[in-house]
Amino acid sequence: MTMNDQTLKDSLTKLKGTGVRITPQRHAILDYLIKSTAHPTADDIYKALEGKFPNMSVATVYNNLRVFREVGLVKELTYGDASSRFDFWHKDHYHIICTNCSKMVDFDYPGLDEVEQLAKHVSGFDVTHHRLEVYGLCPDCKK
Amino acid sequence: MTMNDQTLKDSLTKLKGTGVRITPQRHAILDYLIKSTAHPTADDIYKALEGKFPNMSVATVYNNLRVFREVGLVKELTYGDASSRFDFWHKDHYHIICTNCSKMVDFDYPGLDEVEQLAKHVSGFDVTHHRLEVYGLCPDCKK
DNA sequence: TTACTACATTATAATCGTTATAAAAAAGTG
DNA sequence: CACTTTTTTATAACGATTATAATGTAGTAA
Repeated sequence: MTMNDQTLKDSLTKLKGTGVRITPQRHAILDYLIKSTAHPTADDIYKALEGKFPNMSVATVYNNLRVFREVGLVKELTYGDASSRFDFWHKDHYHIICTNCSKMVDFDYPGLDEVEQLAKHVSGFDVTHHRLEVYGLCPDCKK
Repeated sequence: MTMNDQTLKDSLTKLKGTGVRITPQRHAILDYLIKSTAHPTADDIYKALEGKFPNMSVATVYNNLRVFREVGLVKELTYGDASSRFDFWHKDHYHIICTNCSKMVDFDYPGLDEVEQLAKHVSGFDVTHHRLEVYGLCPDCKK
């Protein structure tokens, strides 16, 4: 069993545990998200699966992405462009994004706890999480 | 002359310098953005100015926000919710955002240069800037 | 001041991502 | 297998943003 298979199995177990039914569509969307490294939009997912599910509705994709997000399996990314992108929540990491072609590369960075502490102190908020992205020109677009 | 007046004057000079004509609408939108601390949406701005410009089109607001963004006077903020928010670029700062009521508080934090360096090293990108937000529950919503 | 020209504004329609609705289908349980 | 509840589908609605074409105006130079 590959690592991705294991991740899928764990995810399905987690879903069942929260009372979410496992449909073939959900299975396929999750599988696609786990394997993807491309930060797909809802439409990307819809198109990728229309071979296997010719009758699937876009609404199904959106509904399930929302379910996955609520359960914490998937992260929704909103950048400047029109549509949201969805990442399977493999583990916390950051993105660097090309301002010309939108290519994304993942990178890790040890926690920005200090920033969260400062923000908490300044604002009086109960801090839960943060979001960070770095922007620039990718090697291809430099030319 | 107040600080805001000076900022407005400087902004108009900057616009003229790039060949952008100063119309009453542009003047008013800039003025509103400079004074605002509320991170308004395009519609907020439209509504706020309809008293002064009963015939102004939403398209004018959007067009000019794009112009201001391209010139570097205004920053566009895209969060999960439906519409973008626009900030006059007073100086770089970060936001902490309430996940319940969307209230925003500004805070400063000395540069995250180290993060940019790491991202550059990992990805080979030419880094230009980054974006960071902190999320949590504001004092009012804790109750 | 006037006249000119390029750029801006307006009004409107179109577009596109996303969500709501209601009927039909299927998952899970006993 | 039958039942109940959730899910899917198909479609329409929605809301933010952009495109279009006609009209108006800022800036400029005579």
